[in-house]
Amino acid sequence: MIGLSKKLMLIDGNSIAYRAFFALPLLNNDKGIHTNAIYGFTTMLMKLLDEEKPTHLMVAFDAGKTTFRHKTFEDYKGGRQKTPPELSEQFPFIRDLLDAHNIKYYELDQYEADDIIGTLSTQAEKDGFETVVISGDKDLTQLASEKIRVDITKKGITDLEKYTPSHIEEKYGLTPDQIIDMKGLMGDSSDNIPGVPGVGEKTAIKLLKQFGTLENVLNSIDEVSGKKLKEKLEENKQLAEMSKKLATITRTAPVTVKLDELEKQEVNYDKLTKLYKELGFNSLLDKLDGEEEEIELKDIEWEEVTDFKDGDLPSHAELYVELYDVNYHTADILGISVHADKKTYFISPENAAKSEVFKKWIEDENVTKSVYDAKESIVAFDRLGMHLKGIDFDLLIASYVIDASEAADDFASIAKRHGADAVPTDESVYGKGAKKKVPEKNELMQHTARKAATIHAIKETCISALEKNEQLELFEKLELPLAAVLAEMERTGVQVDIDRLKDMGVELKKKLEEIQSDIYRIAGEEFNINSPKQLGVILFENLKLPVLKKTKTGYSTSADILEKLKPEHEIIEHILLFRQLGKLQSTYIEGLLKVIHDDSNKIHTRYNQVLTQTGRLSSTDPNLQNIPIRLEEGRKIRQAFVPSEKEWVMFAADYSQIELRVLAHISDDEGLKEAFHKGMDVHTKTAMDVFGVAKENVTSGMRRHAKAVNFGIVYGISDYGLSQSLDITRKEAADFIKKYLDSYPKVKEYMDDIIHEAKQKGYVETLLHRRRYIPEITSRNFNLRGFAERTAMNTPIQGTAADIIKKAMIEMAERLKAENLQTRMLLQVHDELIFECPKDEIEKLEQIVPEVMESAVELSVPLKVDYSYGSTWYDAK
DNA sequence: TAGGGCACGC
DNA sequence: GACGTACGTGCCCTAG
Repeated sequence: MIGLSKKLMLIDGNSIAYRAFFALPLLNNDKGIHTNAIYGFTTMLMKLLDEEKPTHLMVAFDAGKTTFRHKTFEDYKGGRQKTPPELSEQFPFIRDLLDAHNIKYYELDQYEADDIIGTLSTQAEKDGFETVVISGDKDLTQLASEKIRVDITKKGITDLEKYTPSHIEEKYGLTPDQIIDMKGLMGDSSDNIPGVPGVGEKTAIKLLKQFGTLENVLNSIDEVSGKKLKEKLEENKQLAEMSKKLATITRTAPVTVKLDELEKQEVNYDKLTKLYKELGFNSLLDKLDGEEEEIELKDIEWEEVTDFKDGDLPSHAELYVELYDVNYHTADILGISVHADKKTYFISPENAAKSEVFKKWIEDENVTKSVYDAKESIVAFDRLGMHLKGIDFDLLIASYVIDASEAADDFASIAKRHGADAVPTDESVYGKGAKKKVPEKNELMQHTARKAATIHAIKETCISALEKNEQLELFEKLELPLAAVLAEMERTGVQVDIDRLKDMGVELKKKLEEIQSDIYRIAGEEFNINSPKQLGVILFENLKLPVLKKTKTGYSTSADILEKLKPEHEIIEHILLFRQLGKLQSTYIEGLLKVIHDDSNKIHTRYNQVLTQTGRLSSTDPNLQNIPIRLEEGRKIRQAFVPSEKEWVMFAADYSQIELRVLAHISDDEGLKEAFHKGMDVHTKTAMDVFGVAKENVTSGMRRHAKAVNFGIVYGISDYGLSQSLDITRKEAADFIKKYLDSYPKVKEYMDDIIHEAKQKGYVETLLHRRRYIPEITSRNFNLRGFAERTAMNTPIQGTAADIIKKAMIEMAERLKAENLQTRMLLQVHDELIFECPKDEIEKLEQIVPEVMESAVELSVPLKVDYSYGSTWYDAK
């Protein structure tokens, strides 16, 4: 191995983690894990890799509590503060971080990280390596040599002092070996190494300059100047010798790792991305994206066509539509690619729209097409005047069904996940933010063509994964057909009464101005009420209201806190009202007006079918799943949602307590099932069972509590969450939950079983085999595990409910068609479907909507659907 | 431009 | 014993 220079970096893991922990404020992520040491460790690692560019590296950790040094001196490292739990919980993540970087780490029973480093650096020196040691512990400087540099953290974590023999000479006038002698004489308080009492750094250095080694000093005490010093040395000979021994880093520890095993590996970007996301390291995520672009791209072959001839297009192909924006209802369509047999075509949207052959092919149900994002594709082709039919595969949905936890950011990440050749990210092709632009035509065609070819390349892998997980039916019979149903709902859109919305806006504006001036008058000054920071100053500093809760950045001014402060000051209720009406104005009046298509006065939301971990849909631009209903003022917003045809009505149908019915079914609990078999009010029934009273003795308070517990069960909240929603103590909340589970023993059994199952299998499943992986269920971290357990209990309930309504939607769409009805399905709000229909179809809907929805699946308890209709969404209540 | 705080729905 | 605790979307504010 001559010629190539090999550079080894050895990092003292514990020491650097400690440094990072104490150098940075106690950051935590959204899951309540502290991350400062992990973050500091990460940034330091990045910097070191960048600056030093080691060819080999390893991180050494201390093993356990006792080391061989304790045999020499029982009290070694005695009196040292215990590792704070906030730090120790971070160590597993540091190991994950190293795993993601494919960096080896090592620990050795009975030895400290120092000894591992000492042993390996000595070996490395013999093998011709240049070595850099990174630590926060100056002891390590004894290892310095011509080939070994020891970098010790100075201030913070990234400022390093580089110890070479000449630097040590300059600083102390000693050789690296003499550092050990120095420690023997002066001791080290942090490791509880005693040394010679009364001898500090200055004296130690003086003695060593005169005599060379500790042994020489002790053998020549007569020659030492100073009577006191002589006495001290004489009395503490043994102590000094022992101290030197303790301070000596061993170079011969039984390290089993070989140097060639430490060669630097490629970073596992997938793992690293996942970890950074989990930890909330967003700034580092951005950097990663930049690095990943360096992957090598193989150009693919494609042919641009202006039209197709009969016979060009086979009975199966991969198809991709490239758009300029995420909103496919409005985005520019940039191009279409078709991967047919061994050829990949590109056609511009203008030419595609003109081609009769292409249109016929797109609309042919017997021609199967594999796509990425069926819903987007259907809508895009719709806009080109073609009805895309015959979709047999969707890479995006398949990927979601296989594992929803892998975020579906863009095509590139999904392709990579399934082992395809690299696809550039859309961001790298188009740029982002203000710099975003369409690339030159060849690059656009290449990019678009590549996607169609990629779908072809990995389709079978995905199908196999689905088959293996028994999810092919969920994919083919539920999610794929649902995409078409959703596409149609989105395309149909919902009509908005703009004038009504604007009128409400004018009225709100007037009210808001009144409230605002009231608040300014009471406060005695003007300020921005929407700024929690400024509001906090007014409430808690000027008005001196009690501070009940603080946030990361200041005083909490959230509604639940303000609610408690209501009796303290008249300003509070005005602020609450200002917030409530302000929300209506900005999000619902102004927000909705912004997204109305002005040619039709309709709103076209987008349902995200591949986002939630439970299988629910989400809705954006606008979000039509959070239109107000609870408070009357907000509920009036729904008056602006109207039928798109004269003399039609809005028809709304919702499942009654679908999640609790699912729970009754899954758990098979008699008590719970009874409520549904007898058609009782489930919250009243729960109150009866939990409080052990007869129906007529259930008070409204009892029912409220029971309802909150049921809510908690459905959403998987903790005792803490329950205590917050009922404003009771955590203990009381925990008692309620216990009583609930005592009342419904088979629910308890289900909860225990599902947690056990999740631990065994690593995932939980819904009725229709939707999976959610829950790796945190085995976490040592109390927090993460608690989360995971509630997720395990809740996902089969909420996910099954999501499965059921999705199935109902598909069947509803089929039924409307089969019955030749004009009725249109418009919206889905988790357990509710909203239609618009001609008045003469109301009667028919009253029959078929509940029928279809209630029979979507058969459970051991009946499903129940309530419905109503009216001239606006508001009136369909 | 990103993140925090807040509020809406289920 | 820890230490924070359904999810998702979108608004406004603030700090960089």
